[in-house]
Amino acid sequence: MTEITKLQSACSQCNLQELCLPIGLSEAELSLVDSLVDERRKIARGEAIFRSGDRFTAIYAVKLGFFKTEVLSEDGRHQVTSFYMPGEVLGMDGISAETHHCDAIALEDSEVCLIPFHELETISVKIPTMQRHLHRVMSREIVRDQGMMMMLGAMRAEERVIAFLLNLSQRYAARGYAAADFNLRMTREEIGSYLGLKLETVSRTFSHLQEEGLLQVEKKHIRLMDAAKLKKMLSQEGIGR
Amino acid sequence: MTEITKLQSACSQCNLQELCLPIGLSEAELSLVDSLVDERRKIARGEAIFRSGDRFTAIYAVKLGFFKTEVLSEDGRHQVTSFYMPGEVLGMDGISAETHHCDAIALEDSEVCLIPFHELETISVKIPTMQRHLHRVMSREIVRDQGMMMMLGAMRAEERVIAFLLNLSQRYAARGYAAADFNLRMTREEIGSYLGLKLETVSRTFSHLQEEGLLQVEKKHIRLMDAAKLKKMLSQEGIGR
DNA sequence: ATGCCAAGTTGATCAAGGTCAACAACCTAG
DNA sequence: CTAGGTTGTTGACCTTGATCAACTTGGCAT
Repeated sequence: MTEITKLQSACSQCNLQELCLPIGLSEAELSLVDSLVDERRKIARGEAIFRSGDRFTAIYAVKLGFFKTEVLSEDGRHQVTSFYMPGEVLGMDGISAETHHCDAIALEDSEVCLIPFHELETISVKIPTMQRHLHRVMSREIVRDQGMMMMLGAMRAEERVIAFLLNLSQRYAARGYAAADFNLRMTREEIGSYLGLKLETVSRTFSHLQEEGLLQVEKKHIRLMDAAKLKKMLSQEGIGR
Repeated sequence: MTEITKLQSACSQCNLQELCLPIGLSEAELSLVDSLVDERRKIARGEAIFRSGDRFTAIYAVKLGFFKTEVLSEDGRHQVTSFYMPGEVLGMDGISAETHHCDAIALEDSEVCLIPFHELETISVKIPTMQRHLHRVMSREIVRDQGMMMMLGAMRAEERVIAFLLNLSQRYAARGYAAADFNLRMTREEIGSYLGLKLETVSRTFSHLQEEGLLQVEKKHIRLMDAAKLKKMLSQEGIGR
C-alpha cells in the first residue's frame, strides 16, 4: 500500500522550509540540501513509515498529513508518544541503536521527505549551521518529552486534555491555520493513550468543557471558545495529584 | 557553596571513558578531547549545576555522585524527570533554546566534567566518530524519555516502582556494582515525583513488595530478592490502566 | 437500502491511589 | 542531652478516573 513513488522534492522550494531548515543557508548550501533530501514518500492512512525494530537509516520530515508514534512493551500494551504535523521531524529515536524503538503511523494520507541520516551527518560537517540545527531539533524533542512527563506525572485528567488542545492550537497557529478552530486527526482512544487516560475519560472531559462553554466539540471538529480561560485553568488549577 | 575548583581532568585517563566517549579514538583524538574537557566541578549535595532559565553553554558528564533533573511549571508544581549516575551526560535540554529548561541538582556531593558545547560541535566536525557519538547520546535520551512516558501513561503504581528499581539495578550493574543490593540516593518523595506517584504510595509499595518477599527495604538500602520474578511481574501484569 | 463495524457518548459502579493525620526514627544544632 | 526538622511508615477515608455496559451515529461494502 505504501507507495515508494519518488516525488520531486526540493527543500529550496518548500514552504515548510523555515520549520525544517536553519535560516540563512546560502544558495550553494541549499542545493546541497536539495541533493540530500532527494526522495519523498507517500504514506497511506494507517500505514507505517517505520516500525519498532526496523533498521534506522533516515529521519523524516512531515511534508503533508499527520502522524502518531507509538511504543509497545513486551506485553500487549502500547502508548502513543507523540503526534507530528507538517514541518516536524520524526524518527530520531532510531539513532542511538540504529534501530527504531517505536512505530510511526500515518493518521491520514500523508507525505514525508526522507533524510538519509548518515548523509545528513556528512553534510553537517560541511555546513556548521546545519549541524547546529540538527542538534536543536533533537534537543527540542528532549524538551518536549520532559513537558510530556510533567503532564503525565503531575496533571489531572482535565488539565491534560486542555494542555493537549492548547498545544495543538498553538502548532496550528504556527502553520498559519486557525488557532481556535480545527479538526482532530486522531481518535479519542489515541488521544487517551497519548494522555494516559481512557477514551471514555477524554470523551467526558470534552463534554464537560463544552457544558462550561469553553469548547465546542462536534465529533472531530473542535472550537476553542475561550483560550485565555483554558490557559488560566492550566496554570492555576489544583496543586493536587 | 558550589566550588568552581579546577580539578585535573583527563578523559584519556578516566575509567568512565567507555560510558562517555566513543570507542576507538586515536591518541591524537583523545588528546583533543582532553583539551576540550578541561574543567571539572564539584557540586555539593543540594546544589544545582544549572537551573531552569540559565543560559546554556555546556553539557555535563557525571564523574562522581548522583543527580536529579526537575522541571517546574508556572504554578508551583515540579516533577523529577530523571536521575543521573556516573558516566551519564546531562544538560542536553538546553541546546534547543540556548537556555536550560530544568534544574539539575546534586543528590550527594558530586563532581561533573564540563563539556563546552560549541567547542564540542567544533571538534565533532573534525572527529566524525565523536559527532556520531553525540547524536547517539542525544537519541538515547529521547528513547529513554519515550520509555518514561510509557511508564507514566500505561503502568500501575506497583509496576512503576518495580520498573524503577530494575532500571537502577541494571545501571548499577553496568558500572560494576552489585545489581541486587544498593542504596537509594533519593527520597521517597523524589521517587514519587519521578514516577508520578505520592510518596506514601511509594512507601506502601515498598512495604508490600517486601511482604511478598521480593524485596528487602531498610530505609535507603534496597535488596532485590527475586529480580527474575520482578521482571516477570512487569511484562505480564494486568493489561489494565 | 441494509447490515455491519468503528467511533463516540453517557450512565452506574468500583478500585487504585490520593489525602489527611498520627507517629516513629533519625540528624543536626544549640 | 534536648528540641526541632526531615524522612519514612502506616491507617482511615475519599476522589478521580477506570471499568463495564448500553446505546447512537456515521461510513462503507454488499
